[in-house]
Amino acid sequence: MSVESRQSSAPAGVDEVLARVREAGGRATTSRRILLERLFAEGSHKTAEELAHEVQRVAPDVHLSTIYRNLEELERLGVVTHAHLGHGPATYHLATETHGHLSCESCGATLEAPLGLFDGLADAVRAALGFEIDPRHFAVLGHCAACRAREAAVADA
Amino acid sequence: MSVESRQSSAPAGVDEVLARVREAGGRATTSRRILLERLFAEGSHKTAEELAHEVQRVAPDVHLSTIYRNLEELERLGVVTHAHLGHGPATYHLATETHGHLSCESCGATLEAPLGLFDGLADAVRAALGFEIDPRHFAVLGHCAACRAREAAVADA
DNA sequence: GTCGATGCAAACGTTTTGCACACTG
DNA sequence: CAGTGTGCAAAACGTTTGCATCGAC
Repeated sequence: MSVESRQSSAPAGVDEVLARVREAGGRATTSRRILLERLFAEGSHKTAEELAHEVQRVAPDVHLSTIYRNLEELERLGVVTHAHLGHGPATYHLATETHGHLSCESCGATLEAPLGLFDGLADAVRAALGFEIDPRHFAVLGHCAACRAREAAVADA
Repeated sequence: MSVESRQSSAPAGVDEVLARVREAGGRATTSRRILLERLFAEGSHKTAEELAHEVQRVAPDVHLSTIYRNLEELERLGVVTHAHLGHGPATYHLATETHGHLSCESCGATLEAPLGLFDGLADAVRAALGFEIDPRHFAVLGHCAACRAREAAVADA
């Protein structure tokens, strides 16, 4: 079996998600709709604060705590997930984008890693310790190709 | 090549480290010595606050900020490292203990994983993306054997 | 009208920092 | 005596929460 197990049914757009919110007893508020529009817009790995700024360009009074509360609710519904890419704030994206994260400790860049890359580790760890990894929630740190090249050059000097 | 590259020369005890501190222009203060004694004592994965409490059993006036400053300095000298095991505070241990970390998202337990377990992932990621992972700094999250068994039982019910 | 969602301010836990004083070498 | 380290208080940071009000249904 591969690393990933079950995939929450994936709503295709803002309206579908809002319908689901209502199903769950929630309300389709303006901040919720705008936040969802931003989440469905391109560009992944946004922090709560970045999302707040984007939402505030349209609705300046939306408060950061509202963003957090909505992200939490959307996460409970399986629509979004957050990932920790290293030190610093968590980043949020649609739950439909499933991939692992690699984060460069030198330059801070984040690479998305297909889950298949983690199968070897998943098998090794399951066999040795009975532990089932989830490579999506926390990034694996290290050093990206560019920084490795730069650091090697410096070491030569 | 395996996941790990270079190993900072490993001082065998408190006095060796303090000698190294002095070499680097630092001073061998009481709080520093006691902190080192606690770090060399058994039990890994201690948070700054836990270390502070242990140190304060011997020297009650040592302040948490002193612990942080000393840990930072010792980290610069390559004597200790910190690891993030999930949400919550970082944990510190001697740099000589090199292993990866697996952290259970259900029960919070931390498993130490021999670095060899990560070789498959390291090779896959290096080949695919030129990225060199360091599995020591951030834990890989997932679910431990006990929690998996418990969760499977609940799912059956 | 009910009850969930919001704005705001204030708290939270972890870590960092500014400053005056104390101690090491 | 020079300069590093310390205690303390306060700030910084990301995030959560209490509360009165607002708005969706």
